[in-house]
Amino acid sequence: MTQTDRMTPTAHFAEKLRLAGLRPTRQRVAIAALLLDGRHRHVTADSLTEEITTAGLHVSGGTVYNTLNQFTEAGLLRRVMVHNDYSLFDTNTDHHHHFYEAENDQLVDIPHDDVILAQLPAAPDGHEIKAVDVVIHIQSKDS
Amino acid sequence: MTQTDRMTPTAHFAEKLRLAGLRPTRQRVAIAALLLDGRHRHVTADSLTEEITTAGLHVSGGTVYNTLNQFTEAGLLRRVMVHNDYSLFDTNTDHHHHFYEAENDQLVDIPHDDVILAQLPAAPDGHEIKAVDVVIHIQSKDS
DNA sequence: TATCTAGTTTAAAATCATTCTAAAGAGCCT
DNA sequence: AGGCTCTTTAGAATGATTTTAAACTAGATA
Repeated sequence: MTQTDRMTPTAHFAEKLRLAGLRPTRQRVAIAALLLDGRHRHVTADSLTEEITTAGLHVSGGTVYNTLNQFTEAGLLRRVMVHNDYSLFDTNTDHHHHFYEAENDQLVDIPHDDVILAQLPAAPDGHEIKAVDVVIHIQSKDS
Repeated sequence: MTQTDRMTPTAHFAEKLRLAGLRPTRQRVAIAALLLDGRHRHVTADSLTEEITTAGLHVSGGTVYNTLNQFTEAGLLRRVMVHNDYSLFDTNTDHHHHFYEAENDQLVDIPHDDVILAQLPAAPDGHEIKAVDVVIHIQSKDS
């Protein structure tokens, strides 16, 4: 029964962080304001740092990485695994899948219902399924 | 209509490499003999280097990486994307999916028919689907 | 409000997988 | 064998990410 609706933007994100078990520091609130506003997009440590700079702020490199990891751990972001050149984070934590075009390192969301998994295997003994990631690799037709 | 069956092991793998468009050098043949013998498993640059050493051979680090990339490019191996700490290669290039347990960085094959994708989205305009990767993240029940 | 403490941030150094480099070596065609 | 191109090599370089140790701050307490 929280009502972050009537709060100032800062208080709103601070509350969101508290609920996630993260102390709302200046840096984390700033990053939350950029990433957790409901828009769905994909960021990297690098692109996020750029955004922060553009916003006239400064957060050290280490903290950008720490924060992305903490947000992911807390379920506020989702790490997307498509290559291993650098980490990609998705601000959409709902269950959904991705198109990935290696040629341009382009990641595109697939609408929720467009993938239907009719049958899944049972998890190995003593284990349970935590998440199912589907990545559809695509390429331009002419290449 | 090649018959690599009646050849010496070395000639067999050399031929396999030639067919893949790769000059069969000593190093590539050695690695092919280790990885392309039909057994299904997952290797890293590191684990492969260990195997090579255990076999009493030596291949430089750069060449191990180059060879893994070339084999992958040639379709002799498959790169599996489950985390971005280091690259994993699958000696099974047939279409199949994986369980991944982050806790122990453990990757397990899922039998071919245990995943059924009932519906896939159309690829974006001008693109075609190259591959579909399903990774099911699992964790031990007690954690 | 002053104080305390654990948790955080910082810049810089360290790490580590992977790629690059330039020189030496090896397939393979003639 | 000669030669041309592709490969391999050891070592340096790269680049994302993590670690470090010291300075700082959120939040609780007095």
